[in-house]
Amino acid sequence: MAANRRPTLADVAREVGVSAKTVSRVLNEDGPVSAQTRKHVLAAVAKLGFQPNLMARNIRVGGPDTTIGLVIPDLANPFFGAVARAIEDTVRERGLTLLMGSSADDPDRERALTDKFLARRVSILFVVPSVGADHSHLKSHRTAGLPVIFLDRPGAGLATDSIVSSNRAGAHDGVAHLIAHGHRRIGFVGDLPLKLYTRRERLAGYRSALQEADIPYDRSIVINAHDQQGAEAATSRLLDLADPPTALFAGNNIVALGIVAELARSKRKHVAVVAFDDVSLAEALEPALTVVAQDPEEIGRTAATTALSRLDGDRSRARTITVPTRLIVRGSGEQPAPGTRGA
Amino acid sequence: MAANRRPTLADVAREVGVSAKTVSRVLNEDGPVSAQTRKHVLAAVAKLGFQPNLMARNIRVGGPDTTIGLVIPDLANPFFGAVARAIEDTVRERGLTLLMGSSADDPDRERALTDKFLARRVSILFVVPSVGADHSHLKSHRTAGLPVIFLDRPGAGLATDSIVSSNRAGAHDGVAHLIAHGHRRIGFVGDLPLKLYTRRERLAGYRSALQEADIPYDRSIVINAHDQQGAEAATSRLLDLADPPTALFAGNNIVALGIVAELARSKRKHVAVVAFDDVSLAEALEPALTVVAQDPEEIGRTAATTALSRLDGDRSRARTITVPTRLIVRGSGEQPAPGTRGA
DNA sequence: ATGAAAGCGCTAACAA
DNA sequence: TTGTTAGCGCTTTCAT
Repeated sequence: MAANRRPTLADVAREVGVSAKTVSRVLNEDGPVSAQTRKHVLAAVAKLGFQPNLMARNIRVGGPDTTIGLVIPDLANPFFGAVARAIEDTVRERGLTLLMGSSADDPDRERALTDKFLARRVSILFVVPSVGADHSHLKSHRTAGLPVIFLDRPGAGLATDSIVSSNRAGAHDGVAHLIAHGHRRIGFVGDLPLKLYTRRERLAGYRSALQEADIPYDRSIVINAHDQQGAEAATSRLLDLADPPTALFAGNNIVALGIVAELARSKRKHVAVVAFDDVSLAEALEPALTVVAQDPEEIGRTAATTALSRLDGDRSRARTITVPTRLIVRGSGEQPAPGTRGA
Repeated sequence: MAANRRPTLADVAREVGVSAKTVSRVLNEDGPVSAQTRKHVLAAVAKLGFQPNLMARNIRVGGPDTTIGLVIPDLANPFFGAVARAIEDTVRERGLTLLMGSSADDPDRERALTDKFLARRVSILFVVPSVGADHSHLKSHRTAGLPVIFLDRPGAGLATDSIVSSNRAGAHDGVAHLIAHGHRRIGFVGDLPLKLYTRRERLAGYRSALQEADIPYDRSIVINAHDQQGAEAATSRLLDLADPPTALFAGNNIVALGIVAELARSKRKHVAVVAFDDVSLAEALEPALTVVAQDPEEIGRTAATTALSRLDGDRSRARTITVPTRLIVRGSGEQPAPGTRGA
């Protein structure tokens, strides 16, 4: 029951009566080893329950560790979960293991995580950059060959690869869809903070769609929320305005949940809605929720393949890869605007 | 631009003109250091951009690394995402970092992940055990002091702490709710594989509720699905039976999505539904979805605190902690059974 | 208050 | 085919 020291290479070597290096050779299929000793070594490994210390190995071999670091805002957000899964699936065949952490969109927490990951000599660093975070401290690592990839948003202070959704075009298309169905008073419920890249881009898309239709931009129906509860409250406030919007555009998946929940509770199903980012059960709602779907799998996959090609020596210029969004029309965008024939 | 060697403790020492040990002392707030040298060392650290190699440190210090290993079936499943976040939040203050991987419920992948984590000398191992996986290989690690915690399901071949939901009682309550509203023909759509612990427990709860109401168990309306599409198809098949169920019990969150989607598509809103595990937008559906909610945050938190107390020397017997579920009545369970006054 | 030497577990580079 | 030596970057131990 004692907390016995775990067996080392030397223990195995002693057990078999060979040198440590021979055991090492067997385990790593390094140099030549006779079938005999090989068998004995493996037997001893099994007997002692030896497991090589990967950290010790790594220290000696030098170079990056076979881990990748992944910093996302929230492990429980399905969008980032899907991105993470796609990354893992892509790097797994290279034997890389995921080191993960949630930043909660806090620059300090993000920095603490990246520092830890760097101290562990990760092979790749994937970061969803928090608003206000500066990444210039990663510059030396990048020039030293560490692939650094920004996900979902570009990072500040460092020129490196970024994988983002087509936020502006996607939002534009979603809002244009509402306009096409007769809406001229379209509320925008965005996420927070205001400086968040995705929020700004999506708001820009919203504005450009309005502009194309000669609809003036009205700040009083642009509102923000940080979580589902906030979005519910925001929705309620918007609809209680003297001149309420007849349609709403949701700036992200969490906001969409809030809007839909609030409309359902207050029985205001007549309000048209389009959401940025798909949510589960969207098609089961009444009306079914029309969304500008992101492609988290593609984002993760692209991020991973980009990083791996960097790891393989690709020194070309930093790229920003935009992963297309897709308007999925399900009905909620077609709730007729008052005084319209429903289109 | 060259891939320069990263600075080491020795580099910093040389820069300052002190010994490596002195630098080490400063960085770890170990022995006494004069304010002078301390300042110089920190300056040099900043100047060189030195970051201590955590692996080298760990190798020398011995003992477990400041990482925890977490094996879950699917990073993108919001239930496991929520569990993971709660674990991370709890262990973060101890300075522990998350090493994560998806097993896809495949015993081989699970084993590969745990082996990797063990080779990295994780401080704690959290595993959602796959069906068919044997965990006796973890025995020696556990007796050597490594906390091993099973999540969501008990593991096989190893007596250690498990944190599970009150699956049986929860399912019983959900089904009893349907029975209370007049249903006697209640379909069970469970997940796969059939041997999955949660499926068996929830099915047992279903059966006990039926039994209490003297409703015979009818295998023909117990059906299984692995993913949302499968659940949709299964639902369709159930409802196309000559004597279809008037109510459905969903065995997990994914199955619930399938059932709800299929009922919405086929316009069979009259079918009553209760789902095990909450899903987002449940309250926005029509009717709103009644669920037996799990508490993933509490599961994660409990798992983490249990593990930490083990780490702190708690050698008491292995416990199985059951986290209560909660029936959240929202309406879908009250769709009247035909020939009933709606209760 | 600081340093020198040894060593953590492993492998690179050489020898035999 | 196998072993020996040295050393990865750090900390421990013991000196000074």
